Amino acid sequence: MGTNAPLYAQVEQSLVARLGVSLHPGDRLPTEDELIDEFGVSRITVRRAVQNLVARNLVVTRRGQGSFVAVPSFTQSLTALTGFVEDMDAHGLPSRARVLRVEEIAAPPDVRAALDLPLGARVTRIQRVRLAVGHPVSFDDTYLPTDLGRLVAQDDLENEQIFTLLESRHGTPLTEASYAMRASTADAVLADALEVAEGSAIFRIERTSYTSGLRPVDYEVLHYRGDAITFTTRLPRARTPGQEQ
Amino acid sequence: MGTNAPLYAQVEQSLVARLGVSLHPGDRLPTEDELIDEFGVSRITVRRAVQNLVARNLVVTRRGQGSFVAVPSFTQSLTALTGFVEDMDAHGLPSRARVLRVEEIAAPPDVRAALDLPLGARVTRIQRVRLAVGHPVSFDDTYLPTDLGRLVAQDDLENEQIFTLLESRHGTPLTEASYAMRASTADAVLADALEVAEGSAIFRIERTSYTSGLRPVDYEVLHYRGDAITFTTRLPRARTPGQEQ
DNA sequence: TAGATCATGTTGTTATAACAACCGATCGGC
DNA sequence: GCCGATCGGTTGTTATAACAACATGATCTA
Repeated sequence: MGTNAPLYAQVEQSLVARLGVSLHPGDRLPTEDELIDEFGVSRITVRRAVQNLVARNLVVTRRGQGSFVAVPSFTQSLTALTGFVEDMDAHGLPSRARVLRVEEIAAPPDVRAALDLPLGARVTRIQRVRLAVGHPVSFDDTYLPTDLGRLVAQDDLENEQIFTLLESRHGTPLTEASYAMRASTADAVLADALEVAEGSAIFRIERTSYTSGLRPVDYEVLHYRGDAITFTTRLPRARTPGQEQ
Repeated sequence: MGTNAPLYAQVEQSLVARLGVSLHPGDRLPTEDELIDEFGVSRITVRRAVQNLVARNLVVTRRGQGSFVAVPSFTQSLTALTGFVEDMDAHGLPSRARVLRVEEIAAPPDVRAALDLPLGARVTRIQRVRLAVGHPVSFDDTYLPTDLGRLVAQDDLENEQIFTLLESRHGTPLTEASYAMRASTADAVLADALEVAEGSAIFRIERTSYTSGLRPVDYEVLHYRGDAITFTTRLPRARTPGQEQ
């Protein structure tokens, strides 16, 4: 990422590298003037770097006081969630996977963003079709940093869950995950893999799983047959307007 | 918001006001130089305004070409029960409703199940198209028990929110809701209402809202344009040893 | 002593300026 | 006619500069 990246990106990355090392949640960052001196750039540049960190929820700024490392307590979502494939497993449906491909590639932008990897980083991609009672229900792309990916790649991906492998065998406890869900339709590849007609409904889920320290370790794009999955949840009514936080 | 708000916020708001009116998805925005002339501000100010629109997914910029209106798309966090207008307000976007139909019908089985009604019960059905920044985003069926439905039917459904009507005017505080979300595709009716091609992706949500005592009072079937909405959530790792994924 | 005021340090807003990177079309040479 | 170079238009990056708004603690005043 060295010298040809924008200065603000270099400053930004340099600050990120300190998080959890010399900078901890609640700590105050160096002031803008200090960063100007330290990096030898202009104020507009350090401000852009800090603003990007704010946008990434890593830093909060308080006018008149300074900028502070955010507390990563951002895990609200008091919602208990049921459903999903747990349902399938709970129904006792045997779930197997057909591994289509395991390879090492340069991380695409969305993968880099999810796993917080620098430009040019490589990842292991695992492409599988998941089956329930013998019929395909989802087409999954799993992306792992290569250090983990090389380990997992040697395991029995047809019969073991990646989550289980990570947790039990590779010392990577998973603490939480973020989900992004969309409705989509099947292109030719998906249709073929899932044995549905092209244009059929697809429930698309991007899931990023985190290990301790909120470090992302597993990014998956799951394409479920639209008729094979329902996502259910229960949410409380937003509290009285007039105060939030 | 008048004169004491930052200039970039005023420019930003002024641009948002044009979305769906004189600016439609795919259109090119005025260039930065044109905006400078038009608003009489500096480049740093118009750039900040445009960047904020980019951050809100309302605009995309292409270096060397210009800035363009994005097709409306929203990321909705699944943290609390909120109505469409509340969601759009949270994004700072103008929203409207087009009421297609208000009628009393015999409750179909799924409605009876959701609202806990006996066989033969009647309900009020309200059919609406929801628009954000001037473009259809969702096609909604709302089912209310007739006692509530008759009250709500006399209100101004184009401009008032059903949740607000229920809570403020008709003494029915909402406490929580259950969601069931699926991927589907657009039939002819949906395609026409949402101005998409038949077969396009649809994010379908069944939502049952409850009032005190967990009494169901409002059952909705929401059909979002699949390309217009992404739902996100964040979940702690389920601690169920033995099965996951 | 309690309260108001001020000084200082901090982030927030805005202007001016210049150059870089990129896109698309036009123009030129072969 | 085809292909490369050039040029005008656009967004991206960065520097310098000044003032505003806010927080905090010190100082001044009643």
